[in-house]
Amino acid sequence: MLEKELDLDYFHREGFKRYRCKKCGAYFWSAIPRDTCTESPCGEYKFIGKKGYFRREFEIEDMRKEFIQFFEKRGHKRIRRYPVVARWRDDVFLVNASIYDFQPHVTSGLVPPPANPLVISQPCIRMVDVDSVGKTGRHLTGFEMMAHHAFNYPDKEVYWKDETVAYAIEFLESLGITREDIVLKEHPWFGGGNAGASFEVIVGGLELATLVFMNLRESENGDIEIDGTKYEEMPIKIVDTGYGLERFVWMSKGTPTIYEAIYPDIIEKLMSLTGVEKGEKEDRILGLLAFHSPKIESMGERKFLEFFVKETGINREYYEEKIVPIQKIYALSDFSRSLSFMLTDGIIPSNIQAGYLARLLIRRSLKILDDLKADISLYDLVEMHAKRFSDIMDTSMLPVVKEELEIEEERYRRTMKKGAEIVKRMIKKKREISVEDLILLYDSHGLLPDVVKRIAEEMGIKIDIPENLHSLVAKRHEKNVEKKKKKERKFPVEKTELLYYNDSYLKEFDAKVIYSERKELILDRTAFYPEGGGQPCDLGFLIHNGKKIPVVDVQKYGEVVVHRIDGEIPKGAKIHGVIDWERRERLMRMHTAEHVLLAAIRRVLGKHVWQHGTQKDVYESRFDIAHYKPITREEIKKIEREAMRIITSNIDVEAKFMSRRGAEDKYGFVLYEGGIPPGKEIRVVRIDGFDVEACGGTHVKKTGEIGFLKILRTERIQDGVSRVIYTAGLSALEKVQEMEDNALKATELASGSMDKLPEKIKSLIEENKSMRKEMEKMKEERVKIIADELLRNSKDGKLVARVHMDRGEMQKLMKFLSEKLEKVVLLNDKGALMVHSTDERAAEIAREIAAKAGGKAGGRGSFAQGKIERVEDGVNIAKTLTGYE
RNA sequence: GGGCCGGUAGAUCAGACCGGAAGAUCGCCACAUUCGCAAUGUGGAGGUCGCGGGUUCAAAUCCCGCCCGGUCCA
Repeated sequence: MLEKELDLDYFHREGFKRYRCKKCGAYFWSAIPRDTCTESPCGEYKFIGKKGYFRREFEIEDMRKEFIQFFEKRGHKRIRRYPVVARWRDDVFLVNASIYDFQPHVTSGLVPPPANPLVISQPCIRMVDVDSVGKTGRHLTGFEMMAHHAFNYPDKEVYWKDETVAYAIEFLESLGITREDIVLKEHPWFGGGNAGASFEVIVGGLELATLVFMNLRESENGDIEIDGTKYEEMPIKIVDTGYGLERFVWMSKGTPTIYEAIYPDIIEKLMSLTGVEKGEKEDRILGLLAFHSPKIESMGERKFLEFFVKETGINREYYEEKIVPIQKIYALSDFSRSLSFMLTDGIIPSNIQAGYLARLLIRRSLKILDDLKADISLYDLVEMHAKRFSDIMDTSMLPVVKEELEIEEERYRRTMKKGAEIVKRMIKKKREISVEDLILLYDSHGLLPDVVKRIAEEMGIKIDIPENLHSLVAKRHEKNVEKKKKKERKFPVEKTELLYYNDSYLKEFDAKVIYSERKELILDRTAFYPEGGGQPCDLGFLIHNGKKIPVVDVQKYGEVVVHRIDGEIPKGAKIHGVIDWERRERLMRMHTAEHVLLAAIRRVLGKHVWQHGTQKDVYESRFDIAHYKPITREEIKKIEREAMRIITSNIDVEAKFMSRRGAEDKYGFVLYEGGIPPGKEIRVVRIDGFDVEACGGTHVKKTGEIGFLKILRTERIQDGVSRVIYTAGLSALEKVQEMEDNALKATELASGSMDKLPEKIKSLIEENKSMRKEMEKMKEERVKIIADELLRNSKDGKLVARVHMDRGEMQKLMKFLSEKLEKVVLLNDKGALMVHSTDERAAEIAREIAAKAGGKAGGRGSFAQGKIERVEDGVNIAKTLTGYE
């Protein structure tokens, strides 16, 4: 497939020929004859220690500018970078590549791109490489993908393969790279439901860029098969390129690893703080490590290290002592940069979704800081990155980031401390730590195996950490991966005209029934709002032939609205619809109130707050937000005041349909706070100056109509997610009245005044407590008196007695008696049985009594209890058994 | 969204597997010792065993549901 696809006129014109790598077998194009594709491991990194490839050294900022300007000059429009958290997508958390910015709607053809062709430098986060960072010399969790994209439509072709390759070569040459050094390796590309042919652009052994020609999409009936999946051709052909910004910088400097090329300042700072030093010898080893590192994948880390030490003849201890700390510094400088992107883009560290990935990086970073004993906070590092890249990062977020990191560090310390105690207890108890224990400690308590090992060694216990521990952990998570799929239903009608969008105050309407089956009705037009966007559906009734038929549920499937009715109306009938206006009005106020609430919350808590989910209801609604700490009472009051300010300002609430492109360009991704609607056109609801959201709900015309907004309570539903329960309009008034009623009732009951109610209740509770204690004492007194009396009846240390008290008191009584007597049997009127016997045969005696008097009993040692049916018999049996009387 | 671990005195935890009278240590209070403090000794207070249901003669313990905290993974 590739041979035909990638045999370009450009190559023939420019003197490139196709060769096959004798090592890996891949086909590639080169201007000079070659045996191998040159890509590591088929070739080596020839640029390390050399600066000859580029005409000069580039810093990240220079390189980015160079790339963007190159393509701007060639007719590409420059696009601002997207956030690293993919707010516009619900299938992924983080942006992995520049093309993510345009999936799914631009790549599917639904929405036009922001420009065509375009150029961008998109920061990306790739967590898959997290374990390799620092060790291989070239892996990163955070990087910028410089890219130019062209979207070719059937009626409008921009450019395709020849031009893309020509641009690549021209750009490389503009940097001083000679044509003879460039290799274009053929490569089938697939991912994210798309596929196509691609070239990897290799210079000096390193892949600098990938040029993807995306023209296929996954399809069950597709006629092209790649790697077992069937694909079909798309109407759109997309040029998807990715130039690794950091790799270009690396090559321009020829440093042993990528890290010191891209953040020399941070690395220098960390080295001076920790006293870690690096000379020529270390540079040589790091270079060798980068060269051999592709083998890690096939060998596993432990084996690779053995191989590496043997191959290079270096001392293992020297490696641990000198090289490993350098690797840690590298990793830390990368993690902190990824964090600066993630946190300033508004990801809140938590245990869910993207927040968890941020926490993972934070914890790894903190651990390295501990290992290195570096006297610098993680925040300081993050701030250094953010300030250096202030042109593409939102430094106004830094105060929030600082607080988040402080909270996270505190949390990390707590986990470690608690974990250490668990490990110590475990060792004390079992004198060993098994592999299962290691998995448990990591999976349930967040303790990395080497942390456990360190603690255990301090206590003189040796532990073997199996290399496949991570896969064992993964195994525990394997089972039960079931995906819920939303039911899609199809109806034999096209669409329903949605009257509530034209006029959200429409209470009654006329319509025709165009579908009617099993109490499900579709009308040609409707004012009934179907359930959606966290807003419950409207209720009401349809009048047909003078009869009122209740509407009990309204759902939307695709473009049609289905009414479930309690009655029968035939297809073709003309009806008059009437909405339960009281309900709808409350819901409308509640919905607009929600937008006001979000605006107020963002003003009070900060712009990092992101909506996490909502559910409106008639009387009480809930609103979940991502926030890094619990909301305080003071903040609630502030939010309420702010919300009331927006309400009383009586601002227009505007709702209109816009093109997705236009709306995104104008308002940004805050639009998607409430979820990501499908389609080319989206409905934008705007409270001027306060809130803009893509929203399909019904809203009031002016904020003043909400009247009143009250937060009822807040909950922490998850780490990093708070739930605000609120109410609005008449429902709010009713709630407040209800609260007042309760307060009044309580005041009346406590017979005091309302403002002194808390004190009154406090004193009542204290009184109650002391009375309970008093009663306990009295009970004890009574038991003592009875005990004395009973003791007088005992014979030879034996006693059988029927008492009139409950189990609790009987136990107390028994406690007294058992100190003085050998054998005691107590029975109460309900048949509760208690036996004491100093010869440890209490259970036997109790069971025998129970067996003969109809009941069950048991116990251990000198005490047993049970229940019998015939109390009188029980007393007699006990007397015989114990020899009392 | 899912898996796992946990919730017992003010704090840290034992008891749970295997149901049978709610414990330890620290802290707190009082007294003794001391010029006073610290330290020590003696005594004491402090618990609806997260909540609700079930099984059982009997539940902190077993079962089910919920709430809260922690942690790992997508």
